[in-house]
Amino acid sequence: MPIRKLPKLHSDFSVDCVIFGYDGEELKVLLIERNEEPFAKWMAIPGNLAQDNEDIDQAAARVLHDLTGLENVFMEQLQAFGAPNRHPQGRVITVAYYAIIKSSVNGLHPLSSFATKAVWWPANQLPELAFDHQQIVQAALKRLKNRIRYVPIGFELLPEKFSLTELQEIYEVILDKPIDKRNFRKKILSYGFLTELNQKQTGVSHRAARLYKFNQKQYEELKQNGFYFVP
Amino acid sequence: MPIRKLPKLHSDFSVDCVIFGYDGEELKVLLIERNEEPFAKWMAIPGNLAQDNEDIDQAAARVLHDLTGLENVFMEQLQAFGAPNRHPQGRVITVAYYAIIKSSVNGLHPLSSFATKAVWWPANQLPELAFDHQQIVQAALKRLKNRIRYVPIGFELLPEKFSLTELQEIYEVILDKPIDKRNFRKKILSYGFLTELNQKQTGVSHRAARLYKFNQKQYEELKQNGFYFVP
DNA sequence: CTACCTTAGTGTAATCAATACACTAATCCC
DNA sequence: GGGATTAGTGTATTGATTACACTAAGGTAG
Repeated sequence: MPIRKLPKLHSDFSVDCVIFGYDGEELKVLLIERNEEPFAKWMAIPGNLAQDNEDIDQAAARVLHDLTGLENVFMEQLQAFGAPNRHPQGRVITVAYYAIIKSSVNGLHPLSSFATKAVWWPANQLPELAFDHQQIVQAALKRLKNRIRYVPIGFELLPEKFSLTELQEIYEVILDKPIDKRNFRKKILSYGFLTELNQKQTGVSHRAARLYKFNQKQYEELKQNGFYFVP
Repeated sequence: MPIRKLPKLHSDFSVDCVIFGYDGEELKVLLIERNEEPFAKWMAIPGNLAQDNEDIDQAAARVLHDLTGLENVFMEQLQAFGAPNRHPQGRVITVAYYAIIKSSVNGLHPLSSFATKAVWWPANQLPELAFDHQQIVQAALKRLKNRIRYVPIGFELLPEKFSLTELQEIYEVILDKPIDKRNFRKKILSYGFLTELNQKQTGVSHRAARLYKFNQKQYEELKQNGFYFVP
């Protein structure tokens, strides 16, 4: 809200993105190594200055796309971070986002201009990070743990077709507690947005699990009511 | 996250604040009338450009203080709004906050430099607002409705001493649904952060209600566990 | 081809939380 | 003293959450 006469106004601000992935074992966060000052050689979450004509959400999507090549990814604004000393070169606020992407492993196309490489890192043993990124990642983790209880984002971490056990493992990893198998299945199936496929796992040396997929349309119809997952 | 060499960086951005109050009848929002272009004569939520050395949360607290004289108020960051055309003079992002203040009526010390007057307005029949402030207020309302179910912010709208009926009415107004009196009392008292006072309402022409106050310390001890209010 | 290993898949009873519901008690006013 | 108004209280029903253990299927190794 300007108090000046009518000059052109302008904000430089950055958009940073906490990208979550899952490798079947652990929750991961995608970090880059900076190759520029300040914080050259430090690990950081990917980000960039927003361009002038760009919506703030678009800027975040672009950061993600530049790094991963992905589009149409689950992404949500976390919050703005604006401690006056968070950037050594002066006042730069950042708007943090978090994203959840499938199959954390394949196809990392680094890189934005100031990163040398991108690495998946276990979310609960992060290295020191540049700027206030430690704080941002912690906030994103907290948000993720909360959101997963209301919003079906477990699926976003899995391939299109998945077994209920795989899905349950994600909830267990993110919520960091064991979940009863029968109760989990009962509840998640009762919502009616999982479509049972006539397919089974392949290549496993034991009984193969039935595969399911997430049905976005059914979910949209149901979500009016508001409901919980995993209690 | 800068891609330039090492110049001084700088962000202009505004902080806007949705201030909620309650007059015993309706939920209100504090609006100002702008006296400067752009949007001169329009109603808007109070806000200002952040100063360079100021924490973002402090900037929001300052906006509130300048307008109301209040300090130590419940306040929370809502989110950043950054559509490229949200400000006619160019790119200005804003970080929106919402605040909840007691006794909506007394002691409005307007004003910041660009406002002529400040007015309480019913939250569910707002006038047209400047910039994207309509959208910001709607987001704040949504957040408030959600937060009040987890966090004891009903008290913030009431004087220090209040009756359970007064408290219940706030929940009814904000959640926009009737609540059963017995169930409400049972639940809210079961949390144990309300202290029963040896005082009653005065000046009412019927049975006087017992007064309670919110006990911050007891709440702090309890809130580890996480719990709900009004379901 | 049999035994074994591993994971998939399934139901019920017990507990806890949420809801629905109606009368008596206190105070003021006339 | 009677009427009006709001405060204050308990119980039974329902629905949701939890705890819990065995059989089924498929693959592998002998």
